[in-house]
Parts: sequence; C-alpha cells; structure tokens
Amino acid sequence: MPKRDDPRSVETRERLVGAAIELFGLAGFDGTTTRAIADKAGASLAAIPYHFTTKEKLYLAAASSIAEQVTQRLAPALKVLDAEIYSGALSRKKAITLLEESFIPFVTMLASRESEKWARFMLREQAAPTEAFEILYASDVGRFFRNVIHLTAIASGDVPGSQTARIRGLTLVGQALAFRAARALSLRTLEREDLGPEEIAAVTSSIREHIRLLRYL
Amino acid sequence: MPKRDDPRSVETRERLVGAAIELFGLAGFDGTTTRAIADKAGASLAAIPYHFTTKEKLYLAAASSIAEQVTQRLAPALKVLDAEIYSGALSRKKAITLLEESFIPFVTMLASRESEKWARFMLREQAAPTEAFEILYASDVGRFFRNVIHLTAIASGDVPGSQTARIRGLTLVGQALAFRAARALSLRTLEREDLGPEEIAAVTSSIREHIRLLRYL
DNA sequence: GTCTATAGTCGGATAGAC
DNA sequence: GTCTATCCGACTATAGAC
Repeated sequence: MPKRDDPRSVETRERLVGAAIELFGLAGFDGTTTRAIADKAGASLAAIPYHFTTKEKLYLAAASSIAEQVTQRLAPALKVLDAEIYSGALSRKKAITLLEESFIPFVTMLASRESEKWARFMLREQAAPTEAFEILYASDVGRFFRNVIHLTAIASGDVPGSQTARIRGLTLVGQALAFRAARALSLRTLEREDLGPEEIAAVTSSIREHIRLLRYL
Repeated sequence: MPKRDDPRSVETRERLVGAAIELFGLAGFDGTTTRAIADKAGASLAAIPYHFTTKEKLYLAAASSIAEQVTQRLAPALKVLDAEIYSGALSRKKAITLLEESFIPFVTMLASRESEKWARFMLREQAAPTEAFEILYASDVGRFFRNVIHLTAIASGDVPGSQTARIRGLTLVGQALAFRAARALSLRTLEREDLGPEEIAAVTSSIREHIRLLRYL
C-alpha cells in the first residue's frame, strides 16, 4: 500500500494505524468511521484510501501493528521459553518456575495502558474472527500462547498435546485474561476506576500461587 | 414502549429482541442495522421505532432479556448459594464443594449454544460498558458472581472482601470465561470447530480440580 | 503527498395507507 | 398493529487542485 518511503508518508501511516487500533478496538469495524480515524490521526479523509486503499486493509494493518508491538513486549520471555522448551527434558519443578516467570511480563503487558487498545482489538477478534485473527495467531503472540500451554502440561503432569493439557493451559491463560475480558466486572468487583500497580502485583502474585499449586496434581 | 398487550404485539417484540441480541452481539451497536434486525425478526423496519422508540432502547431491552434468561439458567445454583452463604459460618471444605457445584451450571451455560449470543453481547459490554452493563450487573447475574467471589475467599482461606480474595475469585471466573472470551484461540488450540459435550466436561473437570487445589493455600 | 469538494450508497426514523 | 414509501443525514471512496 505504501507508495514511497518519504518520512512524511511513513509518519502519516503510523498515525493512521495508531488511531485505527484505538478506534476499531473501541467500536469495532463498522462502528468506526474512516472520518474519525483520519481526525484522530490529524490527517485528511483521503489519506486512508491513498495509503491503505480500503478501510479493510487499514484494519488488517492495525492487526499487524498490534502483533509487532505485543511481540516486542513478550520477546524476552519468549526467548527464554523457546530455549528451555527445545533444549530437552524439563522437570515439573522447572516448568512451574518458567511458567511463573512467563506470566510476569504477560500480566504486566495485559495491565499496561497501551495494551488496553490492543486487548480490546484482539478480544473483538475472538468473538468474531476475521483475517486479522490469522495475522495475530501466526505471529509470535500465538507462539507465546502455545509455549505457555505446553509448559502448563509439563507443570501439571499432563500429557503434552492432550486435550486435558490444552484445556488446563487455557484456564491458566484465562486467569490473567479475566481482568481484560471481564474488565467492567473486575473493576466493579475491586471497586476501582482502573487497575493500578498494586492490583497488577496482586493479580500476578495470585496467579503465581495458582501455578505453584499445579505441583499437587 | 409496548403500547398494548395484544398477543401479536408481544410476539413481534420478542422476535425483535431475539434478533437484536444475536446481531448486536455479533457486530456491536453501530455495526448492526435496524434493517437487519427487522429482517431477521420477520418484521418491518417501522416495527422497531413503534415498539422501542429508538435503536438504543432496543439495545437496552436486549440486555434486560439476557439478564432474565441467564438468571433463569443460574437460578437453582443461586438459590443454594444464597441459602448456604447467609445461613452462617461456612467451612473451607464446604465452600470448596459449593464452588465446584456452582461451576457446573456456569460452565454448562457458558458452553451452551444459546449462551453464545448472550456471551458475545456481555463481553462487548465489558470492553466498552454502557447502561446495559448496569442492567446486567444489577440483575441476579451480578449476584451470582458476587457469591462465587465470596465463596472463593472462604475456600482459599482469604479474608472475605479483601482485594486478594476478590482477585482470586476473578481469576477463578476467568478460567471458565476463557473459553468464551478467547474463543478463537481456544478453538484453534483444541483443534475444534466448536466446543462439544466432551470438551465442556473436560473444562468443568479441570476447573473443579483447580478449585480443590485451593485447599493447599 | 496531501488536501477540498463531491459522487454514490446506506443508515435511522417518520408519514400515512391498510 | 403492521406495513410501504420516503426523508434526511452520514458514510466510504473518488476526482482533481495544490
């Protein structure tokens, strides 16, 4: 879509993608107008068809951008996971420790201000997947989840790759996801307007406790 | 909004609300056209302003209808919870058993075909709450969650009402919610097109195991 | 490369016949 | 109480000036 690598062009495109992530996340594809995106990005309406041809392609560009940014946040954890998992046999104890450590950046990211818009976008894709889900799942974001699920199996003494193990892994991911996916309920329950550092720390610590409990299975 | 209790009128209204729940859940408020709702309900476009005045009020009517239907599904479990919680002191062991039993109808409902549309609607409200969230939270659906969170505190040995206890309760809810909220990821992970009875049973059994682990805290 | 102006489409809500 | 026909506003995408 991009015609040239002119610095002006690159900057406009980035601003448009940033505005698109935020607005598509808030109101969905149809609920978001290209006018609103252009306004928020400080660009003209015509800049969108120029850079992205259609509204759909802008939506997919937003998904790719999210995949890149989330990957960046999870990169250190992912590097460790990859190395450990493919290096050979992993003891349950070691898997539990690795899982605990993986959830720190994951929960921290989930709680960050920036991830608010990413999460909204990705959760929308869960309920009604489009091509954007494929982009996300094919990225390192998908690989992170697959690694976490694999580790959960070892930590729990389940057969890796079995449905039981996969389901347990998903319930573990769900423990963190709840605070984004059921955000309104969470805030109401915790009597907060927003999740601050204390809450994030408490969530992380709670999930780590639950991970350690897996040793009793 | 309903002008009369004419059987025809009631029926048209119900069909419109049913179509609204499904379509609003799929595409959100702005993504859903009143024309599509009228078509799906087999009514004319003019029937919507006639019965509900505005599209917005139809949206709220959809939320009320969901609250009623979900309440109906959870009513037996809720009755038991209410009776046990307000009857006096509850042992950890008893709290764990009650929690396990509460999650059976909860997960079963979450997995049911019908709840698919309810869940989509409610999860949308979590990301961008409107007045509809208040309707849902004020209903017995909200009370069910509050009871579950209270029970989790007792089951875990946490101080009921503490942030730690609330957070643990939310992570527990999240274990079940994951399969709806992160539906696309779940289906991909489980290599399924849909969650069948075997998967539901496995999810329930996995969560019950995790609830029983709370005794080690 | 970015803008203003505009074409063409489709949305929600209303009017009035049945 | 429900329908068809219609208004009016807002949307996406294009054309052409700068």
